[in-house]
Amino acid sequence: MIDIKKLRDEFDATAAELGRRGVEIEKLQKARDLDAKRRALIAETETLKAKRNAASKEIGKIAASGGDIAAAKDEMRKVGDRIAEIDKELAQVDHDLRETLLMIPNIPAAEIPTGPDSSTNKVVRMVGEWKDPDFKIPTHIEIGEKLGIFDFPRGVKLTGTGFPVILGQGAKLQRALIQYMLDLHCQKQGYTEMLPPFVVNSDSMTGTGQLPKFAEDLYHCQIDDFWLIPTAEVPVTNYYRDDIFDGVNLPKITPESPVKLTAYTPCFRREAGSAGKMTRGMLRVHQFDKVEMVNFVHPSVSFQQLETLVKEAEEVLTGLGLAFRVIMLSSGDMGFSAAKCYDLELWAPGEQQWLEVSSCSCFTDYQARRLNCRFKDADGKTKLVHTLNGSGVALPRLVVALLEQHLNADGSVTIPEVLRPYMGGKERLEPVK
RNA sequence: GGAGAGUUGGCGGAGUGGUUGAACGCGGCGGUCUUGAAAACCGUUGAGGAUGCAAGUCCUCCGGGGGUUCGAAUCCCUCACUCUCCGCCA
Repeated sequence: MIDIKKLRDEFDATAAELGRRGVEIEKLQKARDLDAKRRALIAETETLKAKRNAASKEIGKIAASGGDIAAAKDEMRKVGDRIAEIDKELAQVDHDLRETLLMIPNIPAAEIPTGPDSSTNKVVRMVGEWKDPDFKIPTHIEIGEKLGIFDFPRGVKLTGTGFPVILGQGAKLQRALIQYMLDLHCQKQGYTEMLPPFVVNSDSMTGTGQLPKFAEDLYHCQIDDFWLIPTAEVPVTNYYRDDIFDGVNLPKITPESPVKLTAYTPCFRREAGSAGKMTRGMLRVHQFDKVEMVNFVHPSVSFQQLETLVKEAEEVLTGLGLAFRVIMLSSGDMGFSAAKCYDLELWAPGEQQWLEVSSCSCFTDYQARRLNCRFKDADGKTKLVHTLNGSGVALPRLVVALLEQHLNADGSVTIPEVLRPYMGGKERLEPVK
């Protein structure tokens, strides 16, 4: 949620900034009007409550001394009825205001390009050089078939389309990648590892904004009202929902010391409405593995920390010797909660396309407001933290690009050196047929 | 799954329907003492909101929601969660 005070005090400037994301001004005016109405109702009901509190005390005293309290009770009953009326109206206004605010996206950072969709994204840098070899590179599906590491038909038998089975040295590669990434984040980048639940309740899904808007993209366990997580962001970020980083019971947050968590989890996505899009092989699946990084930071350093976060994700890819590019998303392509977002895209020479394997976002206080996640600042005041998250990174597309970029002429795939310790020293994935 | 007990401030733990935002203890913060520290002593110590330039004033919050009442942490209903015992199970 954005800060209602922005609409109250700096309406025109805020409307202009949100206009870059296509937010209609009517919606903002509605929020502003509801806020004004809300405050008027609060003033009215609180005045009456103060009156009632004082009168009730008086009645208590009179009753104790045996006086007559019937008339005073009658009058206060009327006041009570009036309070109930106003409170009912207030609850409705509160609800409407919240609904309206939830439909307003985060204010975009000044430096991001304005545009309607991905066509206006900006390539920030290219990392690693890709040279086509002197043999033709097939798609990951063919490479995987020769290596014997994917079984799509049996995944369909077990569950349905979009639930591939990964086998043998492919499964081991997957596990090695997870270990490599977690070790990199924890040993070199200052992260704490977490192994959270893969299933969460509705409060958690609401906290990070998957609910109520995107329910149809999620898998739901109806009996328990639990949800399968679409990303580790959900349990890891909600871990500190309704909490205050006070430096006593929870870590202290200063400009120099963020709280950084990383987690491996499977991710479950129904991908409703995406039928037919990029569904070949491993490119878009309903269950996949991912390592996620989440930062809780001091507001003064959040955008700076985003740059660090992107570098941390990049380090995963450079360590594997892969060529990729870094994209800054335009105002129209960013996620709802983000103020600024970078994507990392690996080049897949077999598919002849760029594959998004990481999305690193700065949410400023937008997500924290909804999560009610705060910290005690140096001045002793309790303030909202800023949150960031980034994939570090998503597995299936990483495997695709790795297979295609590291393919040799004989059909084998070279295992990057950093992974070999996790694979018993093995140097290549070898064809089995 | 069956039976019972419970849910109060960072933690432990009181609480009679009416100066209880909540005794007391611990912890935290500030101070006195000390060369320094500990101990001891003194003080202080929740969150959200409305209003105001500010100081302040006021409102709400004792698991969530609803009810009774002039007045609810305290009474009633309901939901959720936790614990203990039994059963089942990796």
